[in-house]
Amino acid sequence: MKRVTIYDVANEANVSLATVSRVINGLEIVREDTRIKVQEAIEKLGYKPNAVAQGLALQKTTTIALVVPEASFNVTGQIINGLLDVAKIYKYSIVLHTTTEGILEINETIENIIKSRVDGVIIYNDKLLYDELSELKRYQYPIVLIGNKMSDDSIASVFVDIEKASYDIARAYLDANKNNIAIIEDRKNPFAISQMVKGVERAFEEANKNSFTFVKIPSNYRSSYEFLKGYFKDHRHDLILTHRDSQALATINAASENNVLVPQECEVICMIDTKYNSMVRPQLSSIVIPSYDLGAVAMRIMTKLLHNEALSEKEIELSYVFNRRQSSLINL
Amino acid sequence: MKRVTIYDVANEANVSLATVSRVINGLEIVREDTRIKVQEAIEKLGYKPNAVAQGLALQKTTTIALVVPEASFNVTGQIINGLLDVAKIYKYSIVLHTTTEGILEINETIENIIKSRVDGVIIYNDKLLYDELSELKRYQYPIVLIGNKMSDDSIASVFVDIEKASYDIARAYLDANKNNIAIIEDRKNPFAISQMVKGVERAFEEANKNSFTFVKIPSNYRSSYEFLKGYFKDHRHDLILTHRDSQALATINAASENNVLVPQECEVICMIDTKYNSMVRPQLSSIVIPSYDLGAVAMRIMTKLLHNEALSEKEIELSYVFNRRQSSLINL
DNA sequence: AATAGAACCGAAAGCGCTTTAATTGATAAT
DNA sequence: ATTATCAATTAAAGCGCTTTCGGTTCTATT
Repeated sequence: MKRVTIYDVANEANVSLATVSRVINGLEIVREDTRIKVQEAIEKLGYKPNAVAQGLALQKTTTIALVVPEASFNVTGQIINGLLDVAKIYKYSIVLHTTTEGILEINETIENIIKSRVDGVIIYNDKLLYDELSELKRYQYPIVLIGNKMSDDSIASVFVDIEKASYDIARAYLDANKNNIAIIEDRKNPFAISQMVKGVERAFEEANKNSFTFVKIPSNYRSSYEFLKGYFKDHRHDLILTHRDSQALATINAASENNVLVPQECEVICMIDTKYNSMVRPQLSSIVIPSYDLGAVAMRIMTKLLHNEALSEKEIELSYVFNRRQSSLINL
Repeated sequence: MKRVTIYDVANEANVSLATVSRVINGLEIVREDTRIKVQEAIEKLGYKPNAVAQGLALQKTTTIALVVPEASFNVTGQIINGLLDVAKIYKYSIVLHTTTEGILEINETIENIIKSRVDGVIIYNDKLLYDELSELKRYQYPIVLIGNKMSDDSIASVFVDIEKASYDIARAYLDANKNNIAIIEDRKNPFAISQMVKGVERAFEEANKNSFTFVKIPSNYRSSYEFLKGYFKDHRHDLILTHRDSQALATINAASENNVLVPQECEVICMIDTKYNSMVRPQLSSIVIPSYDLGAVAMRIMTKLLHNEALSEKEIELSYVFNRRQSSLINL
């Protein structure tokens, strides 16, 4: 099937390409009757503008690149949903990139992004990637960060203040004199974990108490579950804080294996809320981070950046809610 | 920062653009010393080819469109991961589209896909979308379907035979004289559910038994949980089959609320395996569908389609495994 | 009826690349 | 030394669109 071009439409309607271009873009003045003539030609031929050619002529692609760690996590999915929904409104396309750890692969990703001449890039990644960012910044790409704010506030970002969330929780528990708090720690989410630690630390300092516990676990469910089964044989805590829901589940299951009752003997709270949190028993208490909104707001900011709308602030903090369910006892 | 074009490189290296083009594409003959000269110029200027211009000149974009229902499901995430991994190998980009129910929105999606001049489209969607497909086919897009095969085998597809899986399960239970089987049914996954029903039906026919039960539930967790709590007050089944893990969890939780023991008094099996299946208690028995592979294979097929490699068969069936965990008793 | 000004439209250049056909330069054959 | 041959390179056209700059046609005014 021969692709129909703007040229064919112009022929069919007996006008020049310039005119056809004007009616498809709809901005400039075209007389009503010629507009109709052109519309009809478009309809008749089934003409659809070639976005690639438009991209070349306009020097923009109405496409933005989204970089995420892995698509399989619930949060990532929600972020993508939010992002896509507002992208749709503003008629942007999203090309998806995943980054694994290797610096080589990251470079390749960046390279591809640059080649593809997207209009901007949105990054959701728990690791600090300052170097890669600077490469992107050299090319003056509009960038929006999801989840972690940069110390360098030249980059727009949307995030939730995990530090504060952890502080609030720790504070509440210390106030109730439940001082034996542990943080589950893996190496996969260094930024998030470091924020959690900071928050808890601050609470301990203010309460003039010291020493909470770090529990380093392997980075997948199965082995961390096994590890924790052993751990609980000779350790007890009032509260265990985890980052991900899977870690909380490993904790709860391991505890139960050791006849440690959750929440009566040990409370568990995680920092991520997925739909599974209320499907499991005991239902998981957690900080509810508005993942969908993170994505949606990030994309909205991107459109502002691209259309030169004013940004009231570069760093947007979304608020969280603490959702106490069955795995913990204290309300905030 | 002024974007550096192939022209700048040509100037810098004192050759024509044609030569530069040849060295970046690496196929045609260029004398060693001029190749090096050009490479150096590229390096020095930091030149990165403009994929948009290439796309226009070559009439292909090395981009393929992926259409999914929603990104937030675990399966979808896995599919995306598989797809991206092989896309990376073959240097394709993926632009992501979600389709909600509305036909209008679907049309808009198709429209956007066509405008964007992607090289092909991969669709994962439980609803039959024959009409939209035919529109896509008019434009001769290479299409790969994930999950559901078309009666019309002109379209390539990768799928798992859910009908057979359900048949196998029903068969095993009928053989054990556990005849009281129910299928949980929602309206969100018509295709998958219809396959399940067919399989169970076939098993009943062969066993010369009749009547299994349909339990129609609302389409979200919360209300189906509430509904099932009521349902269990005056209904009992030997086996309950659900499509999604969330439905199985709703079933188990509702049963437990009514003091129905799973699996002793009622067994539960679902057709989708997510990492949560082994994190919850009782651990969920399920058909393990290789979601990651579905995505990976689909993308691989797409590359074959695009490079005119021979396809041994248009419809590729991946095999599943039954993973008995704690929510059911019979092995297959 | 003549004309200024506005409204509308077309020609052509340009976006950054690929690729074919033509040209150059070098080498081998006569 | 001259020509035929071949490898390496270039010039230029084309991919499908946007947009500036002029030109043409209307409309309104006197």
